Formats: sequence, structure tokens, C-alpha cells
Amino acid sequence: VARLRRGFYARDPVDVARDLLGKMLVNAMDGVLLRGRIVEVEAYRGQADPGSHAYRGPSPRNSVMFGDAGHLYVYISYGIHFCANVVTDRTGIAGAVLLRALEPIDGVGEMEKRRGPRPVVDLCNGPGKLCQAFGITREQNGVDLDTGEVWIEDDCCVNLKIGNSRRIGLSAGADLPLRFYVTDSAYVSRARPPALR
DNA sequence: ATACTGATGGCCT
DNA sequence: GGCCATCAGTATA
Repeated sequence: VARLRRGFYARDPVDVARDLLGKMLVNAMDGVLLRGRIVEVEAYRGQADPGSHAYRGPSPRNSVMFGDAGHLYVYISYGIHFCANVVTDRTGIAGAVLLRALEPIDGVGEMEKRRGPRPVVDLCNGPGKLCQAFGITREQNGVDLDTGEVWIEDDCCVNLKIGNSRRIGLSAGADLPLRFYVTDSAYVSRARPPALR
């Protein structure tokens, strides 16, 4: 049970994405310890990835994607929800991994309080849902996972069967197979992933 | 089971 | 003005 360090994140986003499956997202911001196992992610590149926020170069919104690896990139989705990414790759090279679904482990009561009463399986099975359950907002944009009150730790979870599909909800870059998920998990955002084409 | 829709902020051309 | 890396609700089968 050790916090992942910056070196883990400072690699190609596809490698980081695959290696994040099975790890624990931890939030100690509010005095309650929230913990969830990462079961679904998507990799985003910068230039060369038309589905990425960084495709057209740096901007005020995407600037943390171009910064040091191991920081959170949080943005507002559809004006209502938040989505949380982990910044990857070398400084100056944009790359990120979107956290799409978690299996709730610790602090389930607190998550239910924030999400409203519903089945545990529906607490964190989507990028906006897990941000709501964990209390992640625009305020956490740029938080350092290496030193901050939010981090990811290794849970020694080996033997995972990893599935691969197109990314969800995109038009540009929709054909790239950059979504990864734990095949047997009931906590992913969709039972049937979009076909690879 | 799939299909649509409204909510709603901010970034983009 | 148009377009989203979404979600919960409603409708139709």
C-alpha cells in the first residue's frame, strides 16, 4: 500500500492508463478517507489525438495537461459535471488519463451522502459520478498526486483481465482504441462497450 | 432492452 | 452560435 510517485505518471499515457487499472484512488481532503479501485480509464494524447483537449495546443483550460506529470486535470463537462484526469508524460508534452469508473471500497456512506441513495454499483460508474462521489471539483484542478491530499496507491492487485475499446462520448478521434477497463468488473460505466470497428 | 431529451458552463470558430 | 471526454429521467418495445 504505497502512494504512486511522479515517476509512475511520467510515461506514455497508454502505459499509465493500463497500469492504473486495479490501483486505488484515495481522497483525504475532508477528514473522511474515501477509497475506490480504478476499473475503467481512457488515454488522451496531445498533438496527434483529435479527441484530446490538448489537440489544438495549450490554452487556459488545458494548461495543466502540458505541465508536470502526476497532477490532476479537472474540467467541467456539459456545464454540469466534472471529469478528473491524471496528467502523464514529460513536462511540455500533453497527455492525460481520464478516470472513468471506480469500485467503491472505503467511505461508501460518505459517497452515498454526496450522490444520493442508490446502489453501490451506481456510485462511481462514470467520470462525472466519481467526481461527485469524491467531491472533486474545479478547485482540485492542478492538485499534485505526489504530495497532495488526493493520491493513487498500489494495492498489489495483479491478475487483472484488461479489456480495450474505443473511447466513450467522442466524435473526433472516436476510432482510436484508447479505453481500458477491468473485464470482469461490475463497476464499469457500461456493460457493453462501444465496438472497436 | 435502446432512444431520446433537458440541464447548463465554458470553450471554440 | 455551436459543440461538447455527462447524467438522470422518460418514453417506446
